[in-house]
Amino acid sequence: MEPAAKPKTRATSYDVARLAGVSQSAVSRCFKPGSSISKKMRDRVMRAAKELNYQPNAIARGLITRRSNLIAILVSSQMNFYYPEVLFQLTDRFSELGLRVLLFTINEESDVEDCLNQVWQYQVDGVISASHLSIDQHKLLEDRNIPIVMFNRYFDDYPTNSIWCDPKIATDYMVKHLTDFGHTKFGLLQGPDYSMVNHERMKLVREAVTAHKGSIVAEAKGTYRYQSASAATQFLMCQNETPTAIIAANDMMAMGVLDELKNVMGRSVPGDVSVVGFDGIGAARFASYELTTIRQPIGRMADAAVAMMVDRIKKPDTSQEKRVLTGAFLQGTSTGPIK
Amino acid sequence: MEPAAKPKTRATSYDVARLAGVSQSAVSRCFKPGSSISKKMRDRVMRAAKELNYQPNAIARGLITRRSNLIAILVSSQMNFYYPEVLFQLTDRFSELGLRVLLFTINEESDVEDCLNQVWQYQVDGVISASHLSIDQHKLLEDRNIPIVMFNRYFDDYPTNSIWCDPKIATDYMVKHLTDFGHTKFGLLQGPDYSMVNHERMKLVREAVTAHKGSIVAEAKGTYRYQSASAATQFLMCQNETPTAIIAANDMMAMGVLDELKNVMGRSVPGDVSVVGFDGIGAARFASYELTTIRQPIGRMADAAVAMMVDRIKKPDTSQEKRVLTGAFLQGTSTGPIK
DNA sequence: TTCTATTTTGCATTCGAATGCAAAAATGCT
DNA sequence: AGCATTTTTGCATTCGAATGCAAAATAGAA
Repeated sequence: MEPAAKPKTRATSYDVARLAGVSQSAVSRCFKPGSSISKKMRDRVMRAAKELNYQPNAIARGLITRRSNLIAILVSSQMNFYYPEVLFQLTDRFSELGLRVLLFTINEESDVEDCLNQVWQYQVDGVISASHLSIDQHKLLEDRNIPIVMFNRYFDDYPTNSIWCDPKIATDYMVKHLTDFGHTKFGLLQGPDYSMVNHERMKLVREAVTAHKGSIVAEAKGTYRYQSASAATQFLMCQNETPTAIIAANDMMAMGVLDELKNVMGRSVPGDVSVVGFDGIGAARFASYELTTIRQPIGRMADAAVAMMVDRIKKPDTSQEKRVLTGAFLQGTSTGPIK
Repeated sequence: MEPAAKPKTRATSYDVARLAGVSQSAVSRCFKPGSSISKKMRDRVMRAAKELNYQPNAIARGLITRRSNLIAILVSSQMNFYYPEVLFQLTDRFSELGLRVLLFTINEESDVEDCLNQVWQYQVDGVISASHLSIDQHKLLEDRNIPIVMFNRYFDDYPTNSIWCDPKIATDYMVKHLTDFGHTKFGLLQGPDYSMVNHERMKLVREAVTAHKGSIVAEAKGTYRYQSASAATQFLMCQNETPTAIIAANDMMAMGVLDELKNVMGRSVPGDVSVVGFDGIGAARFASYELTTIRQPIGRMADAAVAMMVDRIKKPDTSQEKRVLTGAFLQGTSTGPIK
């Protein structure tokens, strides 16, 4: 049997209703779980729907229900190899719950405003931000009653829903791991200034270094990117006192440090210098690196973020909450005894 | 002056119209570029709009215009470190054109159907698929008149809009580069079977190897992932004839091969074995790898995909087109003369 | 069977913006 | 000023599904 000619216009609930000989309301109810519908009616409607290839129009539904089932995810587009993992995890989980992800990439600060407008225009049910927001921008969303969950960032002086990974204990442990190996002279490779994750990590590192009687003999600043580590490493290694261990604010830069040391400067790692990072990205496990690092439990963080989001959507007036997971020390071969 | 109390409900065009003392149509026209509106009216409306924090409701607009301005991007969630780059590029470019990206991650074949239904429900204006689709699934979208652009894949026996990178010339060049170094015994590390990119690459490699009088002495199969390269490398290196050059179907696996050779098997690269890949991902440029590879011009591919998409949206009846860009040979330090 | 209680169904309206058409206002021309 | 022409504006309707309410159908009880 020949398929029907391609319908020029997509079927609506009215078309289905007409074909099934029922009212449009009935069709609507068939597609809304939990509605009161007799089995007979459901079968009849479903048959007609199938025949017409009918699927409810999410746009129209969104208009009347005031729920778009859209979640905006804001990510900074400078990929650290870390966000993609997060992004896919979040998307998977939202999908399972029937929520769709509207993706926004933030290149520069100026994009944020546009982005927030789009978020508003599309009536998204919630925003997950894995990108930096100012307090004002955050407040704007709040004013608009859009639930927002910050991923891996929060404000010190302003309440937010956030998922955060606390590397405190692991950081202390990591530094101890280094001092136990005899390291006392540390070099720090900081991330960018805007990053609170960076500041937090560096703060903890400083505290731990002090606590374990080490000292920081050199500091450099990077961008979180691999490329930025090259010059930074050169700089760190040409100070009066040469560090025997370099702590980078993230794995990507730690990989850069390691490469610069081994492949450019001809030092051995960990023979001459130990290197550590933060994040626990996949690439850090590659055999060329095997970084000692502090791993963020990304999967659990994504779970928590999604759960928190769903909560806020259901009960918008729930008060702000910060969920803190713990980073785990992960030993690789980039650290070892001082020579 | 105190800000007005938080409005419990978001402002609509009617609210703005009332405040400005004009009709709702006027407000609507103010927000639609190219509409006939006097300057005086525009100013008045805009002032009121600003006061009420009004932004047009994209959902309502989508309903009446039948254009959601949404583009669905389908990506396979097994990240090769390659898709994230593509994804962000596409998203950036669509953003600039006022199109929003609805992200779908495909984990298994069974997800595709759900995904296509969601695509249909959300009335997306177009689909970019960087994930595998069956011909039937492809046809389904066509039947529904949703323009679709395949990214890095197409069907041999079925017309599609697609962006494709042809590595033919570069592959030939790469193999010549290797035979010039004296390599004649090649090992192949294939990607997964479902990947047509893999088949194409392998086919070209075989042709080039034959053309340049080399021979393939060993073949193994991988998953495109770093981890899969380890066992495959062991396998390749323990055949009767040992290859002196290994060609992997993508960079990720090539990196795995290189690591296995250098760090596990204690071989030197390129001293003992040369290694090459395909893709030209960022990580392949890291100093620990510096892979010789064939780079896909991702930026230009993204541009092309976006342009093609926009075209099809404007003129849905344009016939199918396959745009083919050329891959470029990129020499690294993972290849060298045979010892 | 008859009457009440419950479940199903349909009617009519709603969400918020866009747009064809006609009325009103502004502009140009003599 | 008076008339024709062009530009602005407003009215009324539309997109497609959801839902409160009342009517209809069914189930349950006596």
